[in-house]
Amino acid sequence: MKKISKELIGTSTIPIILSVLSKKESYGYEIIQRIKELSNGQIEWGEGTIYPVLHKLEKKGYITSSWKTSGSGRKRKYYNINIKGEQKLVSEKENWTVIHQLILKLWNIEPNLI
Amino acid sequence: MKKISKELIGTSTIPIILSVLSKKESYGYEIIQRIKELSNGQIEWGEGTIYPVLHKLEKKGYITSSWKTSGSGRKRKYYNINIKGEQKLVSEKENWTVIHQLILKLWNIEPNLI
DNA sequence: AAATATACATAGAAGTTCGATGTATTAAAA
DNA sequence: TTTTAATACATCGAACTTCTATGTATATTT
Repeated sequence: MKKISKELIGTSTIPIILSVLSKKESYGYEIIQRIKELSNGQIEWGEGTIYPVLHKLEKKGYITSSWKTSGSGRKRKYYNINIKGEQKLVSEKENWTVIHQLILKLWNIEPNLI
Repeated sequence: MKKISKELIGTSTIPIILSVLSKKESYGYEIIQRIKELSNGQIEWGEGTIYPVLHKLEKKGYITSSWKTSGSGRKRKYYNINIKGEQKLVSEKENWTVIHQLILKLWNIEPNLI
């Protein structure tokens, strides 16, 4: 029986970022916009929140980065998820599910257990 | 459009603890056991994790505590959720749902949006 | 020309979590 | 019976995370 450590218990940022990147490569600023859009404006990450996380994920070898210049001439640092990152995402999904199932039990199902 | 702050984004501990207490009063050690049991042994909080959180919740006025002695003579510090705590739980549930909906979108639904 | 949006980065402050350690009592096992 | 395990609380320091603020720079819009 695996123990879930703080690596995921505390944070939803890592599975969210890895999930975004597993669909398509992206860059920090765009990820912030996408999260805001997909949450109907309810989740607004600051830039100071996401950049350190991206750096950490790269340092740990889950994603890679490369500078690209857009047609308009603006420089962007694109991130790509790699195999290790995909594996990490799988385990993060499992962990999230464990926590969510627990929360569902506490909210609705099996009230008679308590 | 409310912005979700780190008060919940980071942690599942607070909604989980408040949810447990909203069913029945309990004490630190028992909460740890219950979480472990309800998650089929997958979530194991340490005592050093939960006691500071309980103290914080009490200090912020969401729960109250009282010492009781069990039949066996063992002393326990029971915690009860109050009205402010129940209100807090409601907003925590809303926040959790926002994040979970986002995650569901990233995993299954609406892949064509990306 | 000025203001806004895009796009990166980091530093410091504040908060959180974990593992270790400590105390004490009760129950179970050797 | 003595020792071990379980129960039950608490706190400390280390490590990590997140937020706000600040800084730089370019492109677009007003």
